[in-house]
Amino acid sequence: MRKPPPPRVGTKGVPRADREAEILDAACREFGEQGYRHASVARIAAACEISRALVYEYFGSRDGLHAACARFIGDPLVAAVTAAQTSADPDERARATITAILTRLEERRFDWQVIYDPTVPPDAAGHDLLQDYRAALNRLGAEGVRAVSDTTDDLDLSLLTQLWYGTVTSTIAWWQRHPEETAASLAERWQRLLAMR
Amino acid sequence: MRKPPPPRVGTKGVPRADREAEILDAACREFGEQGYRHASVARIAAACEISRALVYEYFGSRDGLHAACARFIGDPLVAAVTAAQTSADPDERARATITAILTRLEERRFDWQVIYDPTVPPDAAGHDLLQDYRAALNRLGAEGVRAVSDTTDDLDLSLLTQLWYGTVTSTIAWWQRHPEETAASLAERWQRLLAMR
DNA sequence: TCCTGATCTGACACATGAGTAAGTTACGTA
DNA sequence: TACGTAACTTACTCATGTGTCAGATCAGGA
Repeated sequence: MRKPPPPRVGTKGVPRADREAEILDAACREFGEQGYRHASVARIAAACEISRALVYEYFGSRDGLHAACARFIGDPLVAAVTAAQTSADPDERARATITAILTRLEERRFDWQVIYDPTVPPDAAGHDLLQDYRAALNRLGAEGVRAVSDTTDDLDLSLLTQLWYGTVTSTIAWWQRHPEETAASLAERWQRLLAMR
Repeated sequence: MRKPPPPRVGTKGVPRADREAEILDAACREFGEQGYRHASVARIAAACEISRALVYEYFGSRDGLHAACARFIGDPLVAAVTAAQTSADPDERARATITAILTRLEERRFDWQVIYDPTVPPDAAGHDLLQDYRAALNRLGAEGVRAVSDTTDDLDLSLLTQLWYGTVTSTIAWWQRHPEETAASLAERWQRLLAMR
């Protein structure tokens, strides 16, 4: 029956940088789980046990917060995938790419959905950003697809590229329902299943 | 500069059955395009050029309308896919399955997203319905997967099944951006690309 | 002609969520 | 110890969306 302590009004002594990181983390989860449209600043603030007003103070708007999340997730992800493109062998390169993605997302499995969020409206600040990240990832994926397939038809290639990313998205969705699987074990499983065919 | 005619108050002489079908059609598109959470009864009503109140009169609530859409889409789709499972040859059966799905969705490409809408909350009336449809489609897909693959590991099979439906979902997403493609030509393209590997 | 039921609407009440304004508390520092 | 500033909250305004209600209009039958 103990009542929760009444919310104090003054500062809690948390430096801005720390608080911003905390908010960003909660926001990535919220935007990933709910999508841009249904993400709520109120829930993000509640997760950090602060008021909504502080979120606006630090990030300006819901949209600004979303753009910050996009950058926070997109920059290192694109860097990691780019860094994985070392081998000349297409199969080995595909393996390295999927391993890089999975490793990057190991502790943040909802991040992928922030990048591939279909509910971001075109006038959102983060929209163009996300499009750039997707384009970068797409370019890398398309190169891999071109190396493996023997078609030259543009429509074929665009469909294959879409299928490649659909496969990655499906895998991550499956992963979210199988939390016991690690990035390493999943990459291994993937390799085995794809080789089977 | 002609002003639109002022909205009349009385009946427009449209029988209930016809109006219900019209609303259902608009609602399927809205739920498919926007997802359960962001779908708006106001937009559905506007598409039919009627007031929101009539939608509530006929379908009770947004949730009831959604459940009706789920049934309207799910029943014939599951029936069509089930009917396609005739051949004993796994490759031929996969071809028949994808053709059945694409043909069914030819004029209603947004229907698939209604079935695989991730934004339906568990307490929605249509949630369990959709889960049943997905389970039925999944069971059919899983049989095909089992026939093709040579693993017996349960996790492997569940991942492969997820990948199968991820592939279908990706294909339909691609299709929405390539309206000139017909069900037949897309099925043929699919077959060719999958055989290539 | 009058009445009954089907079709349909405008105007509400109410909830949720974005964004803002004004003020409170505590910390560091001179 | 006094003060400026960073951290933080409450209490609003405003917009959007759901759901309800009383009543308007029309078609068809007694």
